[in-house]
Amino acid sequence: MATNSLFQAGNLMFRTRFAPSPTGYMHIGNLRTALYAYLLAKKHQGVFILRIEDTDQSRNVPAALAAIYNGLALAGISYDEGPDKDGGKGPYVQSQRLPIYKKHAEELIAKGSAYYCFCQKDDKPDTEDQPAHPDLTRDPCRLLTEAEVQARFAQGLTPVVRQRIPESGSTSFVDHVYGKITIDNAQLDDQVLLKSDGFPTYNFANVVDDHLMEITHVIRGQEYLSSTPKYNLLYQAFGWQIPEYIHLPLILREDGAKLSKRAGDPSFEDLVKLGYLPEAIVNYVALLGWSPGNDREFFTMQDLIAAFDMDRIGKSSAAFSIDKLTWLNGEHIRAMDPAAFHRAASPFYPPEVQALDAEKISRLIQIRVEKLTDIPNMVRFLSALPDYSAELFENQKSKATLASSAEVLKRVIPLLGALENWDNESLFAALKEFASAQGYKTGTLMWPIRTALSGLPASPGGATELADLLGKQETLRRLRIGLAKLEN
RNA sequence: GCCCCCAUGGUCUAGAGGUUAGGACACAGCCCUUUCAAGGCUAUAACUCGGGUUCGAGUCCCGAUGGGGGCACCA
Repeated sequence: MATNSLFQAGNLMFRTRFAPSPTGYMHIGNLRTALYAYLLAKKHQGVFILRIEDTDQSRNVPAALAAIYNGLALAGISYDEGPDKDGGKGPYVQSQRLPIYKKHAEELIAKGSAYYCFCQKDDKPDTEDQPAHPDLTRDPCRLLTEAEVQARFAQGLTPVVRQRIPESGSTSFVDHVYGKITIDNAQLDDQVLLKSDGFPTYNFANVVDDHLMEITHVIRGQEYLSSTPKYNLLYQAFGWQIPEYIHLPLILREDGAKLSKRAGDPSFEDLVKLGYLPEAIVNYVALLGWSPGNDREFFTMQDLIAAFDMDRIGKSSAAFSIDKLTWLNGEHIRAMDPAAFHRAASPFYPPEVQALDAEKISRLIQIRVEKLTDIPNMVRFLSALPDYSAELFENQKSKATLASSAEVLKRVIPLLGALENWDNESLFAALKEFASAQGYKTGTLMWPIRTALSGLPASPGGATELADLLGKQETLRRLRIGLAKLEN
């Protein structure tokens, strides 16, 4: 790779990565991280890499790898290098890189930047659930002599490898979104690099892999902001070039709580099942923490690649609003070409409705659908007339009363029964003409027809559109039912 | 407890010293209309607080408050 010459030319070859751990689903925060990493790479004609961080054996969910592939594919995010797409920097699965981490850990020990620690897990209090954390103290093993280390090995103890953090001083770095961050080394703990099972921790593997895979821009959540100095100390110990950092603000719930699957917040896949279009979710998520700098909100993936700019990522956390997603989803649905919408909508039509002209139905409902899952309820009345009460025929806005409705239905049934051309235009023309000839307001005439045909206070289409859809016979049947209700 | 980060309407945000503080979602009303949507228009609604700096501060500095994150052989 001519990476170095590109660096010299000031024409950085961007290489970004998405490094999920296989948990079984993609949550919204992960989706955004993947998206931004992808956008940044593509924006600069760079390379986007997928790396699997499966270093926690206890958490590894076997089928979860498929979930990652599916999630990315669904989102329209394709990677240039990954487990099943070799780019010469693999393997791209951390559990297959164990010898690499071991070798690098040993190099650090030799350099004095890491040490073996023989403390057993229960030598230290379990601090995981404790809200307050005591001041950290340096691990006693960091003072072990070579002879003491050998003695412990001889006893058969299996150590972990810890990073040796400098006693004093501070470490700074510049983050693309947060600016300059400085942390006192005294705040940094001698974190575990290699676990006793031989697996690396995230803290170690991410540094080694990002370097070896020549990642130029590290994009991750801001929860890593305060541990980044530890990583930089590692880069320095190895003598490696430190990558650019882009830490992303958190995504919260609207009530300010953290977004979590456990609390019932939907994952990316869940949202798709709820009837949201992947492209709408991607569009929405892109806007959570990033703004194009103008009023534009509707973006396709291609639009996003063109518009994305890491310097326009915000610092404050954003709340996930399902309402706004729903609106944006509607925008995407309306923007689809009718054939594409019909394809997306078809699976949501009940079989009985499929018997009707489903394409025509799709044309009618496209503008009214916010989520694909709205469809079944929206079209159910077409196959089965709901039981409704005669009061539905009363509508102030249309100036329709029970009496006017009964009169209209009585007169319109023979009129329509005699109509030859049964399509929306003919129906509308005939009814409109009848209305003006007989002195009815259009609404007064149409309301009872629409109501009788749908049995609903609102329907995805007006009187003649529904009549067209239902066909002459069913239309007349429903009109007679309506009239019967009114005459009782 | 220690450290780090953040702060514009209910929500997402624009704003890089001088603006009637702009847009979007949601909400309400009106128009359009073959019901509902969609679309158009209108309304309500924000710079957390306190000190500075400056002729002038949402914008810069300090402090407070509030919120979030980190301090695992998790990532």
